[in-house]
Amino acid sequence: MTDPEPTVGRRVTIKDVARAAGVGVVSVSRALNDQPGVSNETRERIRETARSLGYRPNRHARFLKLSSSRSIALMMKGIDNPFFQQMLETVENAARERDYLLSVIKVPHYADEVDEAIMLVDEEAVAGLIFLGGNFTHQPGDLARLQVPFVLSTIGQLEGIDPGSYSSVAVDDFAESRRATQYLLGLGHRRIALLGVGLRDSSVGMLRRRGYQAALADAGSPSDDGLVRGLDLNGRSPYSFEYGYQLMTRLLAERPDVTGIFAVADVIAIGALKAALDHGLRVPQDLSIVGFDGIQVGQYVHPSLTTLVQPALEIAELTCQILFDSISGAPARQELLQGELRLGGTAGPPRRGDLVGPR
Amino acid sequence: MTDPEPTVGRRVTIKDVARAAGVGVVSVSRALNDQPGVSNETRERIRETARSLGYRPNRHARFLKLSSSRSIALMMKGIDNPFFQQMLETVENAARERDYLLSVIKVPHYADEVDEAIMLVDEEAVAGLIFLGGNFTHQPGDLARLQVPFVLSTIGQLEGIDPGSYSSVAVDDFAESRRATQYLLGLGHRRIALLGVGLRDSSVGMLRRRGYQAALADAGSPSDDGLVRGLDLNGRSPYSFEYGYQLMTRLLAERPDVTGIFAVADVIAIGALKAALDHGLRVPQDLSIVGFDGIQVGQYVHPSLTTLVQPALEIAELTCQILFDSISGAPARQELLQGELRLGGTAGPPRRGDLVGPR
DNA sequence: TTGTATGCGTTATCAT
DNA sequence: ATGATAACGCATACAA
Repeated sequence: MTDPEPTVGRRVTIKDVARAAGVGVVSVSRALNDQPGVSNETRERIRETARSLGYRPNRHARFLKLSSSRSIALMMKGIDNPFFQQMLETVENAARERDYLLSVIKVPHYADEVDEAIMLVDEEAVAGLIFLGGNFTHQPGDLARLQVPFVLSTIGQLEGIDPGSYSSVAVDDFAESRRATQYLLGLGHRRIALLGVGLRDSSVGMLRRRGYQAALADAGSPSDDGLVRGLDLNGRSPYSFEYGYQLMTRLLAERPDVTGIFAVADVIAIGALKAALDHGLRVPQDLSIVGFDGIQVGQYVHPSLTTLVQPALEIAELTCQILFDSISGAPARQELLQGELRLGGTAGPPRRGDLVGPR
Repeated sequence: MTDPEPTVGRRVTIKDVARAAGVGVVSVSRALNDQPGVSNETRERIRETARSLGYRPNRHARFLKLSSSRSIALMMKGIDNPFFQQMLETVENAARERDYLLSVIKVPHYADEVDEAIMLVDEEAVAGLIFLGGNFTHQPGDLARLQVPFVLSTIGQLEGIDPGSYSSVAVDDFAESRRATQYLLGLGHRRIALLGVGLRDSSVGMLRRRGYQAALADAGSPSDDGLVRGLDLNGRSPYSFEYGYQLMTRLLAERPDVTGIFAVADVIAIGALKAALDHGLRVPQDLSIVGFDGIQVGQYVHPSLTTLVQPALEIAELTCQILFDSISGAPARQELLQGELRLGGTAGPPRRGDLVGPR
């Protein structure tokens, strides 16, 4: 039982372990990576030696050697959105469990995630890719350039693209948005604004807008373009408290008749809630707000945020599952998961006057 | 003007560039890394070739080669605390600007950051280390094992340790906590609780507790151990909304006479605010709350959080500056920065009855 | 079962 | 100014 050597000048490498254990480096590699080809006895001895020497394999050497075969990358768009941060950990664990190396790439909200992915693939080989967040408006040709299996996470169906050519895991953005909007309609609201999506948005934003519009149409309520609010973000992140605050402030100035808000992200909803309260409105008596995502802080504002919760961890786990299946040769698949409406305190019936009053 | 080659099977390496430009690999390396030893003419030609080939240096190969000389590591404790997340980006940029590689290590709140750092140093050589967040209760011997320059960030003076042996950047936790508490005292509060620190905490927590106690002593107000609330976190993160909520809930049950709260972190303050509001209290009329940190979401709860803002970006930048200076051989130094009390809406005078009423 | 030799892509040393 | 070559630390085809 020798003590672990205190860190002296040089770091202990696989060669040192091999020398100390009286074996070749390859046996050490095998013993430590659970590969066959080493007797149990030597395996144990090598492990003991490695432990006592305080050996830790060099991450970058492994990466360099293994990148193309045992590493994946996570393209993360919207790092500032707490909703995605909780998913990161799940992906990290999934990769670790399977002994894959993970590269996390933060994609700025103004950048093109596929371009970034292509750059990454040029830079280091990866066995697979995850696109987390962002809008996705790409042509089949772009995607084909990736050359490796990939999964879109929290991004659902791509219109007009061969379903055999991509995998995805998401909630049904159309259906869930319709549900959120229907909830407000059911409470009696008629003048419901959509916050965080413009009239010309595509991809996820478009799906949520359509869900919102479909709910209004179902209820025989006229679609009112003045209540659809998004874009004109000058370099700002589309998912931030500040953005929600500003959208709401402007909306209240221009359309004080609004009684219900459906925000396409909780951060936007929370910013909007603050703006409404600052404006002197009572929530939910004067104004109802429903969010989308289900981030933790939504339960710590007051009133608690009513929101459509996405099963973030489930999405992240299924994403990884599908990616690793794809790497093993499984065909592409698209999965839609169920969201869940979490009742908080930000939504209630509109004031009586609003129910019957004139436009 | 040839188009960039579409990503075909193999990735383009430095050798490909060298071959295409008709030079040796070393010239390519020099040209692309702004190293001397290449004529301007060939440098430009190489760059053009690299661009047209879509060459991107392999990160892991660079890491493997450069780690000991041009890479640093960030030991991040409390990844879930938004306060630290904003600082991460600053460190990333600082490293990139100086062309250093950065390894980010997430240290679980229950783990020992120095142990983790030693493991890291065993695993890959680094030229320097940053410890961000966490409490720091280590013996000189532990620190000496690191063998590389390091800077404690948001961790101030270490008691009983030679100031020549470590660098640090932080606010004066003692003084700023006293200031925050004094603010509550100045409003007329006398029964002020400290949330998030126990009586036996050390390091940063201890400094903040002492600042709180000093303010009370200055005001001739008796220190009341029943109002100092921390610890007993069963595996939970010490910096979370939930923790603040639970601390506050229990406090209200046991000490309903409290009128002021000083929480040692904004996340705790926000959890406490929610608990108070859920409990039916009005803030600030029935209860005043002051936080510490200055995270963004504090401005989006209602009322806005009154808090002692730490200059996070400044701390992060100075931390990097000192680290790189240390790597270049500069001596250790400790820096204390000024905090700033941001007035929100969560703190006001106590109810009149509380001012004069019996204990 | 075990070891030798080679390559991953880069930068640094030492020649020329 | 330029290039051949040797590391960096690991994993693996191939040989024994």
